[in-house]
Amino acid sequence: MSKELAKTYDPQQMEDRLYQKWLKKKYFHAQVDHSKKPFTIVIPPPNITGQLHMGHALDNTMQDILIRFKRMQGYNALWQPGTDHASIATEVKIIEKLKEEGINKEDLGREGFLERAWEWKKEYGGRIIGQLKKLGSSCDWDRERFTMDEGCNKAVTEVFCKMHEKGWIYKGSRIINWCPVCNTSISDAEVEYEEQDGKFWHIKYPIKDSEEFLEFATTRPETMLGDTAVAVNPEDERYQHLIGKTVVLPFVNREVPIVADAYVDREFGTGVVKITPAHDPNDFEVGKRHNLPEINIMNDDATINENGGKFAGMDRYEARKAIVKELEEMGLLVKIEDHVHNVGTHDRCKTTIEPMIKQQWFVKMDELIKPAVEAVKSGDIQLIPERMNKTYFNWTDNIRDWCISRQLWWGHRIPAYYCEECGETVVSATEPASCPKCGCTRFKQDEDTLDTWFSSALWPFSTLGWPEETEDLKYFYPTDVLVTGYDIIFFWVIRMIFSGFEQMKEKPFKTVLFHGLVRDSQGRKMSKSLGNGIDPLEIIEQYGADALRLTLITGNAPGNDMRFYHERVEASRNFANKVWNASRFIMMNMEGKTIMEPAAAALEPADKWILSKLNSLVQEVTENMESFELGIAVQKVYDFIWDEFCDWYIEMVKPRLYNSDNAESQNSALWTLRTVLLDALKLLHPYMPFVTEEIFCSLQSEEESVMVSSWPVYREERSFEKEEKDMELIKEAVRGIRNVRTEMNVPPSKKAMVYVVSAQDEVLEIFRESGLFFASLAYASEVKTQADKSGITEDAVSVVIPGAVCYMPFVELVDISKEIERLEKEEKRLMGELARVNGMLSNEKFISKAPAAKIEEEKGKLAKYQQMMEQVKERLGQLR
RNA sequence: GGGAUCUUAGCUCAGCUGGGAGAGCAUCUGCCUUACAAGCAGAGGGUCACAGGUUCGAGCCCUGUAGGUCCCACCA
Repeated sequence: MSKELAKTYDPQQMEDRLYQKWLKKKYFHAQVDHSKKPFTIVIPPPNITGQLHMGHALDNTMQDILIRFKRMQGYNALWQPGTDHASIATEVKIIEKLKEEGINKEDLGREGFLERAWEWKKEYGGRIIGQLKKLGSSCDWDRERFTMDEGCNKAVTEVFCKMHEKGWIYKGSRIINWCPVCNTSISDAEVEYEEQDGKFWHIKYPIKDSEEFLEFATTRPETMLGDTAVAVNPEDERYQHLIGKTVVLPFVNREVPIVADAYVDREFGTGVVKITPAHDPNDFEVGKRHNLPEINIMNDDATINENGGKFAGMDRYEARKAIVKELEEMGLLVKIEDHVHNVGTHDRCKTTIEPMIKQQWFVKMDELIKPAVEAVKSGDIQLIPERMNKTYFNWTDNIRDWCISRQLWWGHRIPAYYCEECGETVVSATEPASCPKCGCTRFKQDEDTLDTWFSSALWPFSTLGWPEETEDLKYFYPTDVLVTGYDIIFFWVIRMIFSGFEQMKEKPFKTVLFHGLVRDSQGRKMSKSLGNGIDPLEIIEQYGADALRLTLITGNAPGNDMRFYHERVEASRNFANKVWNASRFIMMNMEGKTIMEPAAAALEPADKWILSKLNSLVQEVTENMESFELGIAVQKVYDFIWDEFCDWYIEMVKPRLYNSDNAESQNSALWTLRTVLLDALKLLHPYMPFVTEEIFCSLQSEEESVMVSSWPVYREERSFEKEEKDMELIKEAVRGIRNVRTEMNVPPSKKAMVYVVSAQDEVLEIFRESGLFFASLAYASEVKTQADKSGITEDAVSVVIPGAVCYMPFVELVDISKEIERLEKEEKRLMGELARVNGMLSNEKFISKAPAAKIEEEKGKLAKYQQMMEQVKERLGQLR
């Protein structure tokens, strides 16, 4: 018994209700069950500061599709959810909020600040989860985790201590990227280079004990305060005589050596470089090679410090101006050129970063990265699309040590303790009892916290219970697929991979499925500053989550960016409406009837045809989904439902449904309708979970939800080759007839006799068997099948199909010249086809080299076209 | 400087391992045909950027050219 569906498709009235039902039924929950194979996805944890944006919507839709698909296939499907504390992003937001209240971070102190941060987490951390639910995400919410919850904290500490012990985490004084606004160091990955218009200041330093000057160019004159050398290329003849001499720095009056270093490009500028080891990564290296002192000239807020002499206290840009002005006055400024160059900025706040030498914690990468490289190289981990391998290796090949300490409060505090007596560093999960060196018991913990990606790197196993050896971990790890944007391959994907190998001795996932960016209708990145962002929640409100999901998946290949605009969502919504109405139609006709599975013999050709089509659809869609071709898969389901099922099959069976005299035929039609619809709904469910669930449950009562029903499989007994071919012939005839009628402006209301004439009885038989619906589809008043033209008037309109000719004698006089024109057009088309096929088949090389199946195929076509050609010629002969 | 990627219908894009060019939207023409006008039936529209090459056969493979996008490097 089916219950009635509402008259129009209205996502609003079903989506929340169905989601609640799923939650209540615990369908999303997965637990260890050795009788089933696990399938695991860990969510890329959204930031707690976050609001759902289109990128999330896409990312999570893809994951949900895979999880729902695998769940239906019988896997024990776990989608592990959670959120990320997003250290710097969150801290910045909290500071902003505090500022509005007139409070600054330092006023609160570390403890007070963290209290506020946890309040923030409590308030906003759940927001995005609610939004993910709106989307239909079937995460196991009972397992929700947070990168700073107890378990994750434990994992972080454990990893830090283990890696430190191994020597792979070390503290060192190195040049790092400093953000003077956020007041913290950041990793190389967080630096974004931006092309900016700048200046090139040509400056000269006087050479000591000489009248000569040494000219060079710089984009950052203020750093001269920290120069400890000037470098030239060792092979450069121009400066040979100066190597070893010294120059005198203006203002600070420091004498610094002229050194020779191959790093200097003779061709660039004057071939002379000022060396500031404390504020430039390249200079830092040069400094190391030549044992140069490192003079830090800046405070953390990028103002000049006491080493800058009279410029102390000025902001770096203010100092730049002042220095240039004074150099000019001193006659040491040669010229100023415009210069476009790339400036490193902090990806969060866009502030120009300042390279500085600081004591920081680093992860030594050279050894760690090896298994991560090997895994991708060997295919143990598969990246989709494959081209991402290049991006991956480009990073791994040039990897540098990872600066993991941050001068922030919100995050995992580094488990390093300093003896207050002797300064000894002890890395330990808890505060040590006494100093191993001096025995003192007073310690101070390191003030810094860890890069937020340090904890995300552990996410695939920390969420499953690591470092405990849990059953979950043994069962669900390694996970199966990671779905994420290509933009965080360096931040996250690589780090998870090496962390997985290091801690678990096993990859964190088998496949990484990358998607692109969701852009606006003009192809621009959606951004707050442009105000061109489209809010997925508004789209859901307007069109429903199903429509949004479908839009994000259709017409897109892995790793490619896409454009998003309302017309596309409308099209998706229209499809949902189509499915809805087709279902409604079927249910209306099922009303009050008991449907029995028909005996094989009771299935009519049209039934067999659609069942056979469905059968191949099931096979193809499954294959596409298993190889992560989600867009292709759903396109096939869409086409099947709309074109084959709605536009053809439903129309084919209408006469049977409306004729109660033949109960058996009616029953087999209804059974087929329902059977095909149910399977189609299943195939569509991962993409459009809500509308499919609503219909599925109304349509039958044996199963309580489509989401826990079983995925359709290919069934040999539902493959009907002959009927597939036969229906194609009928469709061709119908299309031909509709075509001619439209051309002749015959309204559908005007019916005409249709004679199907063929010398082959088996062809006539096809039309006899399907005469009922053929008549209705071809607007025929009656269909007559016969071997000759008896009874057909000369002025009848004809449609040639392979093996037969359909004639329609209209009452009115038909313009014979037009009929001839039409046939001549057809003749021309066939001539073209024949030329092509004959060309191929008469090509000896084709015959000798092409696969036999291809040759057979072409031979078949040749026969078909020849047959049609004969018929066209014959008919033309009659008319002329 | 290195690399990736794109260039297919008016627009946005699919097109898996090479075997007769597709979808959605838009346009045009008919239809309120008792599931759906968020619809139905039809139509028009593409030397698949360009030039070579491999192949019996190229949108697909190779080389080059032009233009666009992105990533990495950072010559101070």
